Amino acid sequence: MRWEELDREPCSLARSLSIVGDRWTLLVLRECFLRVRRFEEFEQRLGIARHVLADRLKKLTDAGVLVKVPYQERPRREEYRLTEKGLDLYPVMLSLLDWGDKWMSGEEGPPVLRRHKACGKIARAVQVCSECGEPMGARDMTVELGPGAEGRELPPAAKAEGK
Amino acid sequence: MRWEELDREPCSLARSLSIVGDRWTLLVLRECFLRVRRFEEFEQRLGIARHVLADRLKKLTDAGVLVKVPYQERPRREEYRLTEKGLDLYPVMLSLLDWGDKWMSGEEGPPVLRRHKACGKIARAVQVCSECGEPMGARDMTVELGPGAEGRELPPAAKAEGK
DNA sequence: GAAAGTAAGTTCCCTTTCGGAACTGTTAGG
DNA sequence: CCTAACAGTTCCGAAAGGGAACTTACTTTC
Repeated sequence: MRWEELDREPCSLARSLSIVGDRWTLLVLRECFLRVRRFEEFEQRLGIARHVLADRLKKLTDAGVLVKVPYQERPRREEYRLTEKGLDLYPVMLSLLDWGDKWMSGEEGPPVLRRHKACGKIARAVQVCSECGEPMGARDMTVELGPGAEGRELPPAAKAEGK
Repeated sequence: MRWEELDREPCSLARSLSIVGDRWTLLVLRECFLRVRRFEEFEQRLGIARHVLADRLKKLTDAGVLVKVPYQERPRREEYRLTEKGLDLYPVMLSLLDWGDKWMSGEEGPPVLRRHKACGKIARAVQVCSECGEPMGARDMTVELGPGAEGRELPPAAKAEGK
């Protein structure tokens, strides 16, 4: 399978990955969430090759995750900001951050802490059900085909569990 | 920056991405969560080049995300299973799935639905604070350097907000 | 007993992508 | 006029990926 076909797969994970599933995109977005907005600042903070950065910013803009906003004329200069679609990726960032904190930090502990404004405490994210509020773990769920399934097949073991 | 240096960056996102941040790894893990376990079944369901699949399975096994478990002797055959560390990636899968369902499904709706065993309903995940149980959105949080920060710098705009 | 099948890789070749550095275009300031 | 700032673009050699054939170690079928 080639990469350009990924956004047409009948799978929301594949479609999400067609946008954020490469080596650099989520690191660019990390900087966006930290309020970095300009080309040079992305480049300096990330150490990314400039043409790769230009390509990623263009793809994210085309996908509606970022918008280019002019911040001066003559010479015209534009900065990149998260759209609502981009801000909606925060749960993805947060779950990757929490996993990294738990499994990839050494003795020293996590490099960056996140404080919840509402309660003032350093916090992790817990995923709960949108319907009942109870926790949602890997084995608390079953899967079934939805309306947009068109040709998608679940493997036998996953189907058996849905019964 | 080269890819092999990513796991030593003082950033939990970068460290997580050093394991799951490439084009194929999360799709392999999707199949794992659907209880696919054998080389040939991964290959057939994903349409991935065999040597790329072999490489990803090895890296995931080396990282402790999957384990190889023998399921027959003569000839010895092994299958791949999620470890606790691997199962802990479920929030990452779920947040990407929910984002794809919301932003990348067409008219038809999402291709696959997830049903919460506890309440029996089709459900999304909501991220709430581990400390107070209130929702955690992108702008509900501030960041600060943690014990493992060693040289990590936050951008001026993010620091200003922490004050 | 030879031929074919099965599962899990490995090897090869060719194309695409990436890292790193240099170059371009536009405008401001000295 | 010369230099600097910012946002790219171009070029080259190296690395990674797609696709198909080959390998190994057995079992099953003819």
